[in-house]
Amino acid sequence: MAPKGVGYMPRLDLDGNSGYFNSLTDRIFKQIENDILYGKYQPGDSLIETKLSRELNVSRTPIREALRQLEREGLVQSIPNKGVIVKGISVQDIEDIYTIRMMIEGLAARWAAEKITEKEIEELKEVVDLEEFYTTKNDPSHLLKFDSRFHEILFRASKSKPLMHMLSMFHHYIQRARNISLSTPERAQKVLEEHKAILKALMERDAEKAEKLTNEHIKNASINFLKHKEEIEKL
Amino acid sequence: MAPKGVGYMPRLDLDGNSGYFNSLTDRIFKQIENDILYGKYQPGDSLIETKLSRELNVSRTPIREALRQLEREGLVQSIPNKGVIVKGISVQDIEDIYTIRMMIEGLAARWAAEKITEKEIEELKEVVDLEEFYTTKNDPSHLLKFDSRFHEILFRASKSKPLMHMLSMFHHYIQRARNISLSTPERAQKVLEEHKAILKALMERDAEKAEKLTNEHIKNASINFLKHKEEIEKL
DNA sequence: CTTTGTATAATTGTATACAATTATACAGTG
DNA sequence: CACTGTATAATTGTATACAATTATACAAAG
Repeated sequence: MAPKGVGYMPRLDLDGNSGYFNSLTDRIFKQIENDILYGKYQPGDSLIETKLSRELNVSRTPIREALRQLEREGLVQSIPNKGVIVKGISVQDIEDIYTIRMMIEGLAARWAAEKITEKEIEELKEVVDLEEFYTTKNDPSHLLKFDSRFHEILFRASKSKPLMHMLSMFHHYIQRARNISLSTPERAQKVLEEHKAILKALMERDAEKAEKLTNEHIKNASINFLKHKEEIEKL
Repeated sequence: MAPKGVGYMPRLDLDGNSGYFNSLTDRIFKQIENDILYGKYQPGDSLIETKLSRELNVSRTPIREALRQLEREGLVQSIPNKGVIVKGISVQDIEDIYTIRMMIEGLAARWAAEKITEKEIEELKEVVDLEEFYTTKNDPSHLLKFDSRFHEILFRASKSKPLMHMLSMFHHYIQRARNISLSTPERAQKVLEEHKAILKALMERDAEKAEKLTNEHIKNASINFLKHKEEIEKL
């Protein structure tokens, strides 16, 4: 089932670089977002268009468009005629997001169990296989990617645009914290088992069980986060 | 308490036009968003930059920036090199949003009860007074505005950026449905009473009660929405 | 009649120019 | 020394120019 051999390079979507960079604006957006999420730009920093323009070797137009998008996401704040300052995601924000997810993500699993397609189940199976592979290989960065993908597919399977939109955003925002969690082999192993159980419930179309298992999954993730909170606070 | 007299024009924030149009991009964004929310642009329509540019008498730059923002909100979808098409908010989306709000908005009220400031309580009092005024005057469009403001203040009082962000967005998206609800005098009256009760709980810093009352408030709103669902589907 | 190729038009993507606004430095004044 | 006014620079806001891509119309071929 799981890919074998050391040199094997699994491919689901070109190297996991999902969302090939379509336009410059898109690439710039992801770049700056990442730099905010991983602390290159700290809260309070001001982002100057011409400077970013020089650094990233593009004109101001795509920079501005990216900044407007980041503003909508709440990652930066734009003050008219003055500039944009970084807001970022605080540790408190992450804690809040876990609390919200505990109340909502089970609903996504419930709806997914009712509406998931065969194709989506196949996608999930493949992702879980890859998670197994990278768990044994102890590779947190790939794990993070496929953990993201697992939840993305789940959200998509719920067939609810608002739910999907909101949960994707939240999940994406807390990736720094998730990265740290998945770096602990025990937690990584636990995540894998929980995903397997959720997948099983989805395959059986057992909405009740899928909801319950997912709620527990998020609860465990939340507990794990609280354990590592100080560690994250240092960044 | 409540403003008296027929000609009285209450002012909390210049005519309720909250968020004076800062930049062109901002104005254009709100304009197009509104036109999508109220059905001028229907799902599937394609938005052409030059056309919008002519219609709104601005250059393409602010149009593009606004469209990129709308894309982030999920209200439009942009296909690289082809253009943007309207997605909009479907009746199913609205129903989902009510379901999500039923699970989350109580949390906002709970946190608000714990963290609300005196200033915010004063703001809420004033808003409730105005709601009372416009309820007796039977003025749905003003009611919608102050209903929005009531919830916005509540979200803000929770002191949670993610919660606030998400609930504001949702609340904003379903305004067409809320507008119809508030046009029914009985529902308008009920909303007023529920807001008063929530405000009272907040003033008493009774988190438990605030949460419970808010959950009931959303539940009632949801029930009311489902009653008017067909009516909204026609638009 | 359908299909395919190609020129033309329409549209989006990116860069740049200019205007408006805000920040900074510094001299003069009390 | 603090404060204020003003010139200059830095930065953002908007419009436009040009390039790249995609859609459309229409003729030629099968």
